[in-house]
Amino acid sequence: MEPEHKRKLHARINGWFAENARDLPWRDPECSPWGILVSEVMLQQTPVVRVLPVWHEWMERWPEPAALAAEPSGEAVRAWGRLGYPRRALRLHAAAAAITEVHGGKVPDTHAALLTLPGVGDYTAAAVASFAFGRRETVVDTNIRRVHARLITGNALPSQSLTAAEMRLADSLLPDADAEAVAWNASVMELGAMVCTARSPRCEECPVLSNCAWVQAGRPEPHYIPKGQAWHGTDRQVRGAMMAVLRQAEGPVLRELLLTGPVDLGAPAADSSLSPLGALHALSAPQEQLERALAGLLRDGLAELSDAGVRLPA
DNA sequence: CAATCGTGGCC
DNA sequence: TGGCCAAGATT
Repeated sequence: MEPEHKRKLHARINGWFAENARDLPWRDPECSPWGILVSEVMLQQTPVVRVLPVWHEWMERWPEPAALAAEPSGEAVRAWGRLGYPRRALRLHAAAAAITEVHGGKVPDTHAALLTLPGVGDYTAAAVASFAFGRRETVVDTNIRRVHARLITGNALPSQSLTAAEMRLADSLLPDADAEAVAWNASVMELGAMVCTARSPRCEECPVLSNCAWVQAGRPEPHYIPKGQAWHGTDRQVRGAMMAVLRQAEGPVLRELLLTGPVDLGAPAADSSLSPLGALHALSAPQEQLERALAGLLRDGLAELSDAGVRLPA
């Protein structure tokens, strides 16, 4: 791409960001690298509005990695609440331990070192290196991929999996200077999240509408049909319901209580479908599926067996 | 590369 | 109402 065109895109998108960016706490210049790392992990597949309250709780309770590492991993899982994908909490706890033991309590400041932390992949390593340490990193998330697909490539959606071509494109668009690159990363991501959205993009608000290859091509349909994520009747649904029971429980939960279908235990109130246990039983999952779900939780370290039953890791 | 892994709001 | 989707990582 011509340097002049590239420069124009930078100016327009960064200018839009300066006027329209959300005021998110992890964008505060005072936010610590730890706060930024926690936000990035929480934001993996979870919307900002749901992350906000939990992130504040975590920062107050565990202002630095060592504080989290000093507690059982089950506390991280419980404090994760309903953000989803609870093994992220487990990995964040493990990352805090590694930071404490291997990195002197400080979040590492290079992409390579960050990549060695549990739960930190290429995106998160680049995002933390860029946003927390001001490095020039090629940050590529689902928002940025979608903006590039439309603005440059002219497709409605990015390819189904991250390709080498996409990385090269992102590399070629990244400004040369560190600070410019950091601003560009944040700006394109925000544009994708707020304007160039997956469904019904708000093109009338787009600062680069006149440059958009997808719009100029007449907004062609996607080249493929995204496959939905099955939920009802799946192991994931059962795991989720089971985790809700364990999070809410004070201590161990009787194994039979988790694995048994609806049954009159003489305490009908406790089995209300409004309680986590009631919700689990209301699924009426086959015995085999319940056992498979529990085995999965134990294998993943999200739960453990004690004399008294099943509980979060202590 | 494709499957797996939560949760809830929105259209 | 129900499918779609969200700042991915791991196997």
